[in-house]
Amino acid sequence: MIQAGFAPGEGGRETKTLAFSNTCWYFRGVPEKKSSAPIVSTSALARHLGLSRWTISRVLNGHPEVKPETTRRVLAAMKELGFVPNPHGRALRGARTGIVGVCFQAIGSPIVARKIAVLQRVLRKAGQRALFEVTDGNPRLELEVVRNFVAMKVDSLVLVGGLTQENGPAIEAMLAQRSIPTVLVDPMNESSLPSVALNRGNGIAMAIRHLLDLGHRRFALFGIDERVAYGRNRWVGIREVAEERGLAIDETFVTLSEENPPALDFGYGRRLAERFVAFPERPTAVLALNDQVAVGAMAFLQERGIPVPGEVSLVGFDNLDVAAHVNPRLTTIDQDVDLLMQHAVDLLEGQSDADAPRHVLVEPIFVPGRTTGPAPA
Amino acid sequence: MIQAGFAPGEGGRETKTLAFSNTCWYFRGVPEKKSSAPIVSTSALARHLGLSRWTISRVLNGHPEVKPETTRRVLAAMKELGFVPNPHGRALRGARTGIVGVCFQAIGSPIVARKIAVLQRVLRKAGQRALFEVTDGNPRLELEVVRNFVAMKVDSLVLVGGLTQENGPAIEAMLAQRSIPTVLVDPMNESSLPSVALNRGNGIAMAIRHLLDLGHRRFALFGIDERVAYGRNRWVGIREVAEERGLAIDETFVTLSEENPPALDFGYGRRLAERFVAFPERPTAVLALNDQVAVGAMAFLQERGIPVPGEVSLVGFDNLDVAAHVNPRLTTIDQDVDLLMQHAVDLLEGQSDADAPRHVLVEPIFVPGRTTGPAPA
DNA sequence: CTGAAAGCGCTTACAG
DNA sequence: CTGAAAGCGCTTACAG
Repeated sequence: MIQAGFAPGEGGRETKTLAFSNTCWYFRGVPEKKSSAPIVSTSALARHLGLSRWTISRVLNGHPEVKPETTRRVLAAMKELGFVPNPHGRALRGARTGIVGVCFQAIGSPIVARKIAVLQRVLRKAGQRALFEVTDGNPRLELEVVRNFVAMKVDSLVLVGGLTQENGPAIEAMLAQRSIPTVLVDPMNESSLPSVALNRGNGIAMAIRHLLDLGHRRFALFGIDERVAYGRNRWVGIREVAEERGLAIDETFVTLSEENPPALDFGYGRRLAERFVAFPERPTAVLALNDQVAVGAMAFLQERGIPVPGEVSLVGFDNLDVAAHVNPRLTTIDQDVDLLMQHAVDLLEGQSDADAPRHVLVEPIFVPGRTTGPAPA
Repeated sequence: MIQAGFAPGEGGRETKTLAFSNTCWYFRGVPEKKSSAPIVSTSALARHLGLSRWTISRVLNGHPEVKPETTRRVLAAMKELGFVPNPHGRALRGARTGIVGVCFQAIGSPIVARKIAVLQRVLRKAGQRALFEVTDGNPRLELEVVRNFVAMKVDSLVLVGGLTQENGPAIEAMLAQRSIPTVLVDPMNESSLPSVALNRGNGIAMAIRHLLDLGHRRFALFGIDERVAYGRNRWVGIREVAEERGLAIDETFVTLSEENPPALDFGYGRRLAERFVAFPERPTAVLALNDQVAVGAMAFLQERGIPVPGEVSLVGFDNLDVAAHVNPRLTTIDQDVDLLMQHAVDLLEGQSDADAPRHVLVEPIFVPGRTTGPAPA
């Protein structure tokens, strides 16, 4: 049974040829299949299997009309040969790229490292890959990064720390126009884009209630400043507790912070603690911006012979690994990064539903340690 | 002056049209330029500027034959409109993608976070973007990740932690066949691929010499085990010092480690310290696999009332932030991640030179702290 | 169920 | 210096 047909020839060009059966093709001038060259295109794979490249594409895209046996053969060959279709070809033709653009305002702190690790894992589970960028809060760079993501046809965008005030509206408009699903994680500025954030206000409120119950009446806030990112939202919680318990803000809370600290790290905690110990009427409890500030402060207090929690109770934030391994173990507030990032990805996926929630608040978890105790008499 | 010409029409199709000048084109049936639609292709930009899309492409690729004035106009328009050429189109046509595939064996430890941050910065300086993946040491996943990178036509590959033994030869062959520049950072297994690694042997040798000079004669190794990644290479240094100073390995060094520790973290250090304090004839100095193990161990020793460095001297590895902020400040060894990653990127770029070095060893930096002191009498 | 056209946005090599 | 063809690898919509 000899039948005329078409089959992709060398170099991806279709060439007329003769076929002697449905599964075996012979090519003009090509005596044997050259199986040595790696298979890098659907055409080559089709040639290898004696199919047309369109059939390969159908299998790739899960079209229902392919014969089950053909689908099986194609998938088996892909697996055996390790063939991965060229994503640029797919993207150009409108297919999803499978890439999520992830943009961090800053990187380097351990909690950000945890966010990266968790997000990477959650995205892979969702069959996506993450392209990470960092802007260091530079608006020019931020705009460039987002434009690159857009040009790259990312499936969606995760903006950790949100957008800078300068670019916010422009970038929102750009993303809306191209309908790229976007989610802000812990945004520092207001935005109409979907967002997921930690309820830091509730976190610090839990800590303050815990300390009030232990008899503390005056609190020092280390680095928790309304001018600082993630300080503002904590003040919401502080005001709430104050109202709830009838506390006068000015008499109850003392803020210690620097205008532009080089980093929100151990050293910052030490420096604030140094100012703190010089206070004439020292508060009996310290709430720190994060665990590093708390641990740095504790190291300084201990060096000065001020017992924690004997004289000063101390609460961190983030529940870093280090919190459980300083002495005494730090009382802190867990970010629940897993839940945060899972919500972020869920928001991306649900972004087509009109009734899907657009702003999610994740509740932090209070982690009692041994740095908080009864207020000294 | 009326002249006939061609200009790209709507939808990227060329259509014949009449032009009334060199800079202003009028389109059949399109009374005015529609400047509202965003410019997403070289064709659209060309139309916007009254040029042909090939001229745009030439400017993009820095071809010398474009009139300087034209180049200026195109670049100005690109900047003004925020136009970024579609990287998929470029990649498909063989241009570099500007993407470097970065693959980590594991993620989550602070030192890896530092590597990510530094690599990201170094790559951006080199005009590249990093696509991060994590394999968790799973060979199947590793193969998939590398195949995806290859399919994606990454410009080069950075494999942090190297390749698993299972995939090594196969992946090396695949990368060689497609000539994708690749560098291994701190590889755990031997490989012929270019690599850059920290000279951990020298690091621990420096620490041992420092302790020998302080009078210590017996050393406990916490987690530094030849079976563990980054344990093997340290033993090279240990043997070197032993030879140099005429020490008997068996009498001088005691290894404490677990078969499969869940993590190389503070908790691991605590557990090893617990075994250590039960030793009948305890060594006077401890060398830990990393700073977390050291800090965890120190916390345990201090809880048990064993003074550091009074009774036990302690040396970490990595010089994490935490090392400088525990009490007393930890003696440790800095990884010099900046230099490591700079060398990695240099290796990628120099990979065409036949006489460029293929394996670079970065020297660690000894950071004396206050956890090492004279051996107790 | 399968074949083949059209075309995504781009670059290179060839004309003029 | 600039125009236009060819084609990278793919997918969709249209034929058969």
